Amino acid sequence: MTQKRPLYQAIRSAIEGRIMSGALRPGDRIPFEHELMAEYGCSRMTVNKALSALASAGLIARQRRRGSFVTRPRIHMAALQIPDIREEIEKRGHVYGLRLVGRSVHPANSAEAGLLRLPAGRELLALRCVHLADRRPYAVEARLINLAAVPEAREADFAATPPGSWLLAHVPWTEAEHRITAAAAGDAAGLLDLGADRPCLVLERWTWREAEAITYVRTVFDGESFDLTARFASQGAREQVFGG
Amino acid sequence: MTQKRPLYQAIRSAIEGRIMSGALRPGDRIPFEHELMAEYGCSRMTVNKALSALASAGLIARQRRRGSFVTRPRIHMAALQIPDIREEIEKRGHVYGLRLVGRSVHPANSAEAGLLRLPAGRELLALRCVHLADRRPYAVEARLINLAAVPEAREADFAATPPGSWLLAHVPWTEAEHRITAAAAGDAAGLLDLGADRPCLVLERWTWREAEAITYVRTVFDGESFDLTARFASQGAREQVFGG
DNA sequence: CGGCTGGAAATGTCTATACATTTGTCGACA
DNA sequence: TGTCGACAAATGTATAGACATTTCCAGCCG
Repeated sequence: MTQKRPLYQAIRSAIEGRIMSGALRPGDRIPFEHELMAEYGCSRMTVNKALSALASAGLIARQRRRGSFVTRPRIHMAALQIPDIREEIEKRGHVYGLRLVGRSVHPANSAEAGLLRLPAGRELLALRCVHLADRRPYAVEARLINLAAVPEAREADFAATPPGSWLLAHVPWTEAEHRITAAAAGDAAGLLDLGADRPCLVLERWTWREAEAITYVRTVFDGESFDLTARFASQGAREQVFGG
Repeated sequence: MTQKRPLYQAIRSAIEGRIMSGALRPGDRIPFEHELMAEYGCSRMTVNKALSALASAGLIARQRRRGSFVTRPRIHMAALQIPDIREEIEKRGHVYGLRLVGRSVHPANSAEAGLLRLPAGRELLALRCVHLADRRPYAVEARLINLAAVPEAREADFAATPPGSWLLAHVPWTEAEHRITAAAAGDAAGLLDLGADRPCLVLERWTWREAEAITYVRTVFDGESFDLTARFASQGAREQVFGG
């Protein structure tokens, strides 16, 4: 019955199993490295590799001198995959369409500067567009691009390529922040063909490259026909879905 | 200028930096282990630890005999941390309160059975409660618990302990699914002290242990005063925030 | 009784080496 | 010329040992 897989993985999943099954409960101490060495008849490095992997997966916490403890799964962590809107629509078998309803190049006013966390006056490209699925409005996007960081954006044809796809393909980023809120359709109501008080899901994203702001985008989806879902295992490998 | 941190981390972040900065582009081969050994004057195990970490973070892909390559796909992935509501409120320095407004034990009707993906007729514990921050309504929670999976829940005092905290502490889970939508306050309006058409963020969660459904919960937050945020690096280690 | 100190126990890092496994390459041979 | 096989190159796994670091604890000294 010996698996052909590596020993350190066998050790890892044996402990993982004891945690998942409830035999080891949050807060319990798992055996010391030297105990596992004896149990599996292997060297300490092998045990260490297994435990380090469990620790980096967040299943256990290791403390010098005290030992390793099963972590309390207090925090639920969902990995939300937020792919390109165009890809998402096409994956569902709909025809993607894009309508550019506004484009301007101007120095950042104070509100825009605050959003991008830049000094006012920097030159920005402001875009406003509607993503269409089978010719029907799917989402409204308002975007600011820092032209100092992405000068090529000035020449790009955003009536043909969605700004998000273009940026993903052209600009490497190092950090991003998402914010998800609910709000009334408001300004976007007309473009989405909804009532102004219709509840909408609003997804905002800030993207940086090192310390430099690249772009800010605010996307508004109809709450009734759009959702974000994430399915995942309690620890370890996760599989994600994005819904619409 | 030599950092005091471990060598394998220094190697890891040096390569990570070359990838992030664009010096190494997707598809490029990174130096072989023996080259890095020479560059850093260390043993192969140390280099291997650094590269294995990069591989498990998804930054590089390793292939026998061919070498290690920078991975291409850069999907946007946000790790949303969704912790316990009580902890979240207390972390902000508010006083947590709980008001249980409904409790019943009954066989699942067809709607409930569908939500939990169970056959109808299974015995359920249905709860409805309001989470309070400084005595003001913060969120409305409607929950179904599969009593076959969690018989102890029948005796638990959910007027004192929030159901989510109780379940997290008592029941190990293996799989979960989240769904985030926007909707009008509707039924929850009275309990949240809002107008019925106020946009709200709705968080639904299904939890399983192996194949057995444990619980379904639907939590409604006021959209104006609540948001979910996630900050993260483009690959690798992430730091998360949850907002309210 | 209280504070300091030193040893011991556990994890953290690292070395030098060994053999296994996979796969590209090149040469021998038909 | 084409194919098969041996070799070499790279990663994958594992060992046994060493020293560093952190922290608990007991025992010494005031």
